[in-house]
Amino acid sequence: MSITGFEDMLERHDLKKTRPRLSVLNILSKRQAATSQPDLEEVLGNEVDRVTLYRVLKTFEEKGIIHKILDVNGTANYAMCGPACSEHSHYDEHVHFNCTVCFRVYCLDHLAIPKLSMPHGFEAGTVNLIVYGICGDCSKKAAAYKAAEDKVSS
Amino acid sequence: MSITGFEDMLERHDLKKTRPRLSVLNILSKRQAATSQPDLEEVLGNEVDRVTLYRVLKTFEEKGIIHKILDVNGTANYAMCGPACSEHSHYDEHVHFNCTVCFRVYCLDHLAIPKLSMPHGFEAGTVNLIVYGICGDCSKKAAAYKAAEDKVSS
DNA sequence: TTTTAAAAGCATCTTAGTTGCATTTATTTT
DNA sequence: AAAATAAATGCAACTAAGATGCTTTTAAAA
Ligand SMILES: [Mn+2]
Ligand SMILES: [Mn+2]
Ligand SMILES: [Zn+2]
Ligand SMILES: [Zn+2]
Repeated sequence: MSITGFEDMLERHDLKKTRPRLSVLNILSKRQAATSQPDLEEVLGNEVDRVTLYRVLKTFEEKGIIHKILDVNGTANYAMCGPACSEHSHYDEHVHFNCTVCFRVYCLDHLAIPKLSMPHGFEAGTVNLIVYGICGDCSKKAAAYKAAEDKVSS
Repeated sequence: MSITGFEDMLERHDLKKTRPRLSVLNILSKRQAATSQPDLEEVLGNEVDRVTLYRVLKTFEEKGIIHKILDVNGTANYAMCGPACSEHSHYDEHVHFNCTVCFRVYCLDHLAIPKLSMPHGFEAGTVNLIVYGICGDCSKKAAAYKAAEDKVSS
């Protein structure tokens, strides 16, 4: 998305067009995987204050611009929301995948969370479904490594 | 479970029978909901050192005696495992419920996690499915409160 | 251009979780 | 029963995510 695209997006949500916000949108929108808060902090360096980053992320989440995924360590990861999200409701009920090798968090946008029937008296709100395992990249690498190893030892 | 029961359990897992371990087993086994690390810390007071508690929990998890559930805040909660768990594999693939009012974490032991088909190349390991919402207790209380309110205003 | 509410920045704090090392203790061996 | 030992506890110090309060800056409106 273009800079003006992001500026429009901020305007639509009644948010001021500031450098920290535009930086965060730029980073998150060009990533296919979700990004952890510490990662964002590192990428931004001293360009943006730590606290400002937390506040930007919180605001974006509330406005339905990004959604938060807690990884296996309980750390917050963020990814852009789809077009269906708004201030009033998130529609991010897709499965997430957390690679235990590279720790990347993927949004499996096209894998919807199955319907579940709650026990009597329990009212379900949002559902968080995260699969831990080995991602495409990492299993490919592992396979390549194994092939090379086999060749050497033959 | 009786004290001797816990002692046998520790022995079966080649763990020494120590006070911190027995205390933790006592607390967790008599709770129906999972217990957070900070809760355990508070209940134990200065009876057990903070670090020891962390280590006991880690050991028990590795041995398949308890399992960990990350709540909405990313905090670790612990509950006893079923009889199928062992050092070599956990069978805790049931749904968890995290109440957004009282923050309790319930094991929905009888609600299995649905099978999911991963995208090509992704290898699924364990699956974490947590439903956020209002638990039976809290929705009952809310209903009672509303009924009382209606009576007054009539 | 002035005004102002919102946002950024900065210092400080809180708390979950970890690490290293010295001391204690449950269990084994003699 | 006493000694030996590996395992576990306790303590101090540290790390890192996240929050809070307050001041200064700035985007946008008047
Ligand atoms: Mn997602
Ligand atoms: Mn459970
Ligand atoms: Zn990976
Ligand atoms: Zn509740």
